[in-house]
Amino acid sequence: MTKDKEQLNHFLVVTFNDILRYEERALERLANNRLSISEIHLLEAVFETMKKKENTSTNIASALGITLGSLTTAVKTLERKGYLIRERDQNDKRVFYLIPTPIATFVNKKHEQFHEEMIDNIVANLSFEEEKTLAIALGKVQTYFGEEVSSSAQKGKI
Amino acid sequence: MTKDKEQLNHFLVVTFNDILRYEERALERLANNRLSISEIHLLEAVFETMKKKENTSTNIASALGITLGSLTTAVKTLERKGYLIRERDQNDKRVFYLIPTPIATFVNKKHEQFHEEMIDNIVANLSFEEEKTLAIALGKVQTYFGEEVSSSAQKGKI
DNA sequence: AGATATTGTTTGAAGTTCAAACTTTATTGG
DNA sequence: CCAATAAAGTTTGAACTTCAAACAATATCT
Repeated sequence: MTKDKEQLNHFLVVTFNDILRYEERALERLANNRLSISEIHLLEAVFETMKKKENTSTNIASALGITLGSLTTAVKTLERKGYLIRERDQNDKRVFYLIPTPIATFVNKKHEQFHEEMIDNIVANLSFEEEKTLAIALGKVQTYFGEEVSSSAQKGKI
Repeated sequence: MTKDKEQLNHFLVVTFNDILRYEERALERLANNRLSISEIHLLEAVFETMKKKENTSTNIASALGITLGSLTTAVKTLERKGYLIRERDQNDKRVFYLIPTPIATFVNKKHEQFHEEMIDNIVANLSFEEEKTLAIALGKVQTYFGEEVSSSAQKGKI
């Protein structure tokens, strides 16, 4: 492997985990709540899917890439902890919408802030050119892993 | 957040998990062994630390960012499955070296190949400039998360 | 030699995830 | 219309990962 490929590989193998751990520690310091990363990400997905009123169990499980069964388990504890409520669809009674409570909204905002600060810190170390190219390159990586990318970002119209 | 910051954020939040899942599925197809990602990464760390004869439990646990207790548990099952043996240091009898067996070497090679192919595929979608900048930018991200980076890569001498 | 530090193990608990069996509700083909 | 099938979600039992805390053995330092 060339040096830059090694760099990329190292990032995927090592830095990945560092980032997760970093986030975990940051979350622990975010007093007043004892949510794990998975739980935070579940809430994140709820807010994300809510924008299009697609915050049903099935949609959220698929957004998270976990099975419905796993989601049910996670939702149960978040419901018990007071971060979510479930609401039956009146048209299709098989369907449940997951609704975040005010405290979930608060925690989600904190989490968003944390992410923004992290990104800002990272970007602060990059030149403008590097920042732009990084975004484009990551968009392509993302495409490689089968995700949709907003076409403007993909073409570099940032 | 600007578009490119959003791109970076999305990568950290979503693409991360996609990559892990992708790898997991690839490992499952790698017949003849039923090792989890964690186990593969443990083996990887054993090989990595072995280069400098630092393949002791404590070193490997710290390389993986897990506690010694967690490592002990993992090692026990890898020992039972025949991927590792433990060897006492003759000078310091508290210390154990973890030694991979031939089958572990085989699996690790396969895993390395998989990573190389993945990286090649990603890089194939990038222009030379993008590839170079990506490596530099990731090096800086890595630095931000408190890792050492080879100085040549850091300065862009790639 | 006694106190302290280091290396590693054990134990008990919590969290995450899955597959498979199951329930309830919706849709569809005859 | 109704029987069969599909879809949405839940439950259960199991595996895996991880941790903190208590513990044991060995090494080092004063």
